[in-house]
Amino acid sequence: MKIATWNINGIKARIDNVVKWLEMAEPDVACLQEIKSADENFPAGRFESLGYNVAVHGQKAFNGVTILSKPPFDDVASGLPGDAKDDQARYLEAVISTADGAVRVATIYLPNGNPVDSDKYPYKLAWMKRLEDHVRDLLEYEEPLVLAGDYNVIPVPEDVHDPEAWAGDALFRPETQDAFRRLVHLGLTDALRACHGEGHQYTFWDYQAGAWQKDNGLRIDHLLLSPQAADRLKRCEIDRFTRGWEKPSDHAPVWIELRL
DNA sequence: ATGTCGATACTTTATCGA
Repeated sequence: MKIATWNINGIKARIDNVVKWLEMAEPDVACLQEIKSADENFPAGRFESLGYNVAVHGQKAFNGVTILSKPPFDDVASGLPGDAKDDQARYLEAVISTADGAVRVATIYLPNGNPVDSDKYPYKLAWMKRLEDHVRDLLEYEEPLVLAGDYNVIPVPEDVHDPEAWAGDALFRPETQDAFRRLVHLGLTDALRACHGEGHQYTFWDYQAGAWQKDNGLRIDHLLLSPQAADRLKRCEIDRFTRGWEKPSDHAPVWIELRL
């Protein structure tokens, strides 16, 4: 089973690129972030005609996540528990059945958190704590679990082209990295790190300053796996080529193959 | 040092978020 994550930076602007990539890459499950669309305006029909079931948790203009799945959904839950007042659409989770068992998949658009002296940074850290608490609960099921998304976290200096330039940024602050480590240390496996130890494997290149042409990237899109999913991990890759397309997202898809 | 893009609205240009 092939499971992918991609921050598409707006479904309206990216629909043709997303369809083209789905036809090429043929993931069984695709977790998309930053759809920037209300549920009722999301072009679910385009994906249904490609054979996908569609679960969407959107809002007008900003944020928004979706899961596209060829196998049917058993169960879908919108929103990250832990703060009833949080109305930002950043988390969606589904159980997906296959002939060889079920996998629980979450699509995550973790808050960016910049600027760090605004209320956005404490919101990011609080959101990460809520994610940690929720994942601790999910791990008790002892089932294959894939947490896929744009974490807006650069885990280590080897995940950024110029660590000094990013010092102090909300994606790279020690508090951010500590919160990410606490999540991983619940017992998760960082799939790309497990398959590619060499570092400098980027998933995002800013639109500005020729970042793509210079390979000035960041690794901020991650697939974190429960032990039962990690045991089935065959492969993890980044589809960098989409970043070179016309009208690209600033993020590239990342995908895993599981024996499932 | 600067450089971009997408969505929105009392819309065609400014503002916000990233």
